Amino acid sequence: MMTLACAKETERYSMAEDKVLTPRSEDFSAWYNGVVQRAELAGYSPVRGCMVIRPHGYAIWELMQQALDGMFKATGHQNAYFPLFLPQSFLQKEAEHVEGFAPEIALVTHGGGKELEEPLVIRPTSEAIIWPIMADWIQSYRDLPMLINQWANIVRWEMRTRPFLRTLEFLWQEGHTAHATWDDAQRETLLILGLYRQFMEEYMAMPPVTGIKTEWDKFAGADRTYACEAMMQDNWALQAGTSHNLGQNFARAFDVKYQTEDGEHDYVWSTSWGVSTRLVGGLVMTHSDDTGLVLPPKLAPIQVVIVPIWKSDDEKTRVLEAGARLEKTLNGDLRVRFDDRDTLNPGAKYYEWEGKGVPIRIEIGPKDLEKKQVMAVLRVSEDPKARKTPIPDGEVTARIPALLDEMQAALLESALRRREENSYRGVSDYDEFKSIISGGGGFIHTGYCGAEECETKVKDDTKATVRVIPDEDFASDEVPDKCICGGPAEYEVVWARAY
RNA sequence: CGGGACGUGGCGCAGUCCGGUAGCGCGCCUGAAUGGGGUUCAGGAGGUCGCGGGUUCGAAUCCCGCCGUCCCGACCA
Repeated sequence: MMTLACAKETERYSMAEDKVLTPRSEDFSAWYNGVVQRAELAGYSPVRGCMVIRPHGYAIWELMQQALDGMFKATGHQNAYFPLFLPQSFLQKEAEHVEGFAPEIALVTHGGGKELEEPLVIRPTSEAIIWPIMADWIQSYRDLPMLINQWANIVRWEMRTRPFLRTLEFLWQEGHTAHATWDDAQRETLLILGLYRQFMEEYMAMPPVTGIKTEWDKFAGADRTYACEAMMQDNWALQAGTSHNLGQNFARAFDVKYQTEDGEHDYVWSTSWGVSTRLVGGLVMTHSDDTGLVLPPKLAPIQVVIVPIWKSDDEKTRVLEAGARLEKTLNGDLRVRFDDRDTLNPGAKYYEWEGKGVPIRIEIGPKDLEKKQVMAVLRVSEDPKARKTPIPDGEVTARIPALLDEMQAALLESALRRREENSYRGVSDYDEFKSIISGGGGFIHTGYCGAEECETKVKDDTKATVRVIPDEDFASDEVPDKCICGGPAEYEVVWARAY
């Protein structure tokens, strides 16, 4: 029974709730949704499972695109654009491919008011439309390697969806390359995996573990799938990028042949690889806190916000002038916003920009003008006392970029530390494994027998799955000779609960 | 597709049991003061109550049907 007093308490509580995010420690999922909303990254749409990427969220994606696109171009790739629709029969040419994607296909059956002779599949990935076309472009070994990338939207009909992490439609880039030898294709696959890792570390400050997927977890139609697995703040893994060596599977299915140096004909060796707007979700879950979004400076659409403070009209004039001048000074090298709105008081602005993840706020008030300084406030800082630092006017142009660099490095550092603190190596006892998973989880390195049924059982018991067979950089010095199922271990794997 | 909840101004909800002038908070607009961490006061705009049918003098409210969304499961970048 609820008394009147209780009802009032509840009411007051929920009003306060409006302004406070659900704490990360209390409900990670609710916290995540809150951060996305508060930062105005995305919103829901009238269509189930689809989302609207709002300007601030899209600006982050654009910064990611710029960095990645530069890396692809620097390694010889060219952008192109292939159609959204592919004939249903094309998808069916590669047996594993069609089987893998069948459950999540969206099909267009009508166009122009008439039923189509052959239904069109909305691309869930573009191999099936790209290879018939690239086949025409490739005649001789002189055309190889052919290195193509496209930025596009794709559709996969998912049952459960979450903003950025899983939606029916999402944005990504997909690279498609053709090579003369298996070795070349393999080199390309690993080159891209390395670029992804570098991007995630240097730009996102989200250090992934890289490795190869098990046979049954590969991309549908690939010989080998490599992945970047990043650890989120709830210790769950996020598959953040994949790179596939497709062997000659698609070349055979789509008859992509070239003439070799000695006049023979052979199928090309191909690769495909992609990262998506899911990275934005990963960024949120890697760094953000109970105040809202935290962005690494390299991917912050606004790196510095200037907030003026005044009382009298005279102060207002002088402070606005100083703010505008500072904006102009910093604007060349940095992405700066001067918040001169006079409809909000400074405190309200602080909350707004912190919620949106702006790395540095510069406050300018009458006291600062007097002392010929500005007050720089960091969005996050290892040392709480160092959060607010006065900077003399003359040092601003040097100090602010330096502070941004320091913050970028500190974010990577703390993400790395968190990953190491929550990684467990040499685990061979299943009870120990289970207690790690139930006690907060993490990345668990174990020996593995190599049987799919073994993973299925562990998944049923604990929800954890094999993420990857770790690359050299992440492999343990010593691996137990026993799998957690008790059987003999064939190789090392990394387990985690995953998104 | 199974289990659960819910559709009422932009957002979050109350009102539905027991039919009788459509309400509250946030946000928004106007004005004044305020301004170094979510400011206050005063005034104001905004809703065919998801859709269709039925019962009734009268339906947000009762009945029937449909549609949609969210949460939990099986599937997944």
